[in-house]
Amino acid sequence: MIKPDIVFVAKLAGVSPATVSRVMNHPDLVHPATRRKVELAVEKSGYIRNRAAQAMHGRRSATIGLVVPTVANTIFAEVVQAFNDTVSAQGFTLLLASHGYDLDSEYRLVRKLLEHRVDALAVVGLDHSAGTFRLIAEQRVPLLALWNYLADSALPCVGVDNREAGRLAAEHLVTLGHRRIGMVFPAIFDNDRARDRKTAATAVFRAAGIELQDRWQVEVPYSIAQAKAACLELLAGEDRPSALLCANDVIAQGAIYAAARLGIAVPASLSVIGIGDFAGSAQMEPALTTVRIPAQQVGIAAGQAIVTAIGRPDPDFMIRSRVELELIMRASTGIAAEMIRP
Amino acid sequence: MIKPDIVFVAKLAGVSPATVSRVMNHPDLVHPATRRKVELAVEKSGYIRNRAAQAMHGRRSATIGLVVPTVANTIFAEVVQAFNDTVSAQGFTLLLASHGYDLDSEYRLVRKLLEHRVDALAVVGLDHSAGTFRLIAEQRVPLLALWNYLADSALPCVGVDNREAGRLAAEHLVTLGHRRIGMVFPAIFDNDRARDRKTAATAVFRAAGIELQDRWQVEVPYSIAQAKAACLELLAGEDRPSALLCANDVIAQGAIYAAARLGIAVPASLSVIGIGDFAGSAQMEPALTTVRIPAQQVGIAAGQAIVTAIGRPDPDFMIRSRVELELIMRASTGIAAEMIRP
DNA sequence: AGAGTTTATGAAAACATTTGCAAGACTGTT
DNA sequence: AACAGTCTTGCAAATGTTTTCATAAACTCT
Repeated sequence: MIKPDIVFVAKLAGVSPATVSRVMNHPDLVHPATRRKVELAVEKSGYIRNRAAQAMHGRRSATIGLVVPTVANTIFAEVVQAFNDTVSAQGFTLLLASHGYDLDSEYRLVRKLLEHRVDALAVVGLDHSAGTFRLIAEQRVPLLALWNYLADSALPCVGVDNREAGRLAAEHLVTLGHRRIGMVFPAIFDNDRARDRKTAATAVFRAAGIELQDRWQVEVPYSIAQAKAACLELLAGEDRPSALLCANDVIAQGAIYAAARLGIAVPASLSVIGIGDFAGSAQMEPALTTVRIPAQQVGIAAGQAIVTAIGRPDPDFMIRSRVELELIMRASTGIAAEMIRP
Repeated sequence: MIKPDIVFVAKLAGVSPATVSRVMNHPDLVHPATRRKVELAVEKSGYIRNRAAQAMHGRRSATIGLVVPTVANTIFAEVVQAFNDTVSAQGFTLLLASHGYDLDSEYRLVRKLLEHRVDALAVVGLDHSAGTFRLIAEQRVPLLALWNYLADSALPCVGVDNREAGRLAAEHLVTLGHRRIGMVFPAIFDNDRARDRKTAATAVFRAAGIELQDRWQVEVPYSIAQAKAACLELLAGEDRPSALLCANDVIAQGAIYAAARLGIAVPASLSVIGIGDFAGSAQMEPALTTVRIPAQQVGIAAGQAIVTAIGRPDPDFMIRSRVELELIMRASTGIAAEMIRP
């Protein structure tokens, strides 16, 4: 039993290969009766068209490359899912690659995706190596930055403004009267999202005349376990902050668990705010106050943007779309203790 | 500026296209000096080889298709990541598809992946439609079932024995003296993982002479929010179970949050056990007792299995690998109140 | 009924690569 | 110096599709 060709199907249907091809790609160009014959032959032979051959002809490969730091983190899983659903509905398949926050390996991954002749490429964030950019420019593949929005970015981008996220979170704490503030962030060297959030928050605190104590600033990766461990240490003594601004909800969850373990009442003695509003943040006890990043919306908008870009003939057609943030006040933040007069 | 061909590179290097091809695929067959020349030409021209053309020739496409219910759920994100890392290290790229627990759309997705001529296919679970199976058999693509292990499965599989998972969890509750037991599970109609867990647990309870009350059995999807809502209702009255066996950790987290909200002490007045040991389960307060499914190990083992299967000439080379489960006792389960004599 | 127009199909070139075969260039041995 | 063997390389066929062009058939209108 040999795998059926397009010419095998053509013979079976008594037509030419060209006609079979047309039935698959431009059904309206062929007579209904012939179409029926061909469809029958396809059915009967179990023919599955070969996208590789199709792609080789210079046609679409019908794949889109997506590069994420990791998919294991709640942060990206949701956006990947929404993005996949959106482009999948348009007939595209996702080629996934993850680099674990390593820009060098990102270059290799992008190269690999280009070898597969993806019709477009989406990457997370705006920070990428020069080599990566050069590669993509040379190949003239539409490129989209996901997750971040920046009005004056070099890349087309769909996402949220992380500076605003940092600002919203910081302003909330300031409004509640907190002045003894700790920040729990990952390394910001090659993570533009964390960097934008942190610098914006810092600026707000400075403007409010709040001095950030070095001993209350800690650096942890995006991991509940490590965030909890770090916060257990941070919150152990008497001299602790009254509020914690966390780079994202995963870290914030760790912080809340640390407080629970130490018997520190949240929000009575400690306020905690996150960024992201991940699955579970609304349900935990106390429910997490956070800046909501609508991951679904980002994924969908990005999917739509990239599909329209693929349709366009001009190679660097620019889309830029900002998804709105929203401060979600829940139970993990409250008025600073020193503000409450008896 | 035209995109460089293999013949363009060949000209630049002063050799034939065949030689360039050999440099890319069988470097040991060509003289070091020539190889150097070609590599230089590749570098200089920015040539990126076309996998589509390569795949068309009947060679490997260097892609592996992965079909999951969803990637947005912590359950699968981790295993997807480990699987991807493993096959990626061997030069393969992942073609991802998700069907949202819908077996009909699974058929279409598998078809789409086969159009791309994936070198192998991995799917989650052992329950699949007849159409899906037929399709894959016809195409002679190595197929691997991920996540589940069954000694007598029709498919090669790498994963854990879900019946054992259910058994371990149930036995733990029985050992602690619980007899008033609730179960929180998703619909088991087309989810073999949930079904295996539930039937095994039920069998254990029956053997121990425990009668399961219908009013304590609830059905919820894998969602923290819905699990919490359902458990709030289940635990509201006086007449409630002393222990909850949850289909997985996501549901168990929802249950614990519900108890916290209602002021029910865990584990003093209510024990909760999950299955999975997802990220965060160990850190939450109280830390979740659960049956650990080593997602990383499953992903890695599956990746290795599938890569070796691709190497094999025989189409249905069978691998079957069982990953071990482990009961992790933490703080969310305790001895049943009625067992404690003053 | 005939000219003009539209619609439906087929032949063949093109796409970018791999590989079996064969020939030429070396190597070492006698 | 001739021979046998081993390396290295190029030629050309093959892979499965799409698309342009041409042609034939089927309408439409006067």
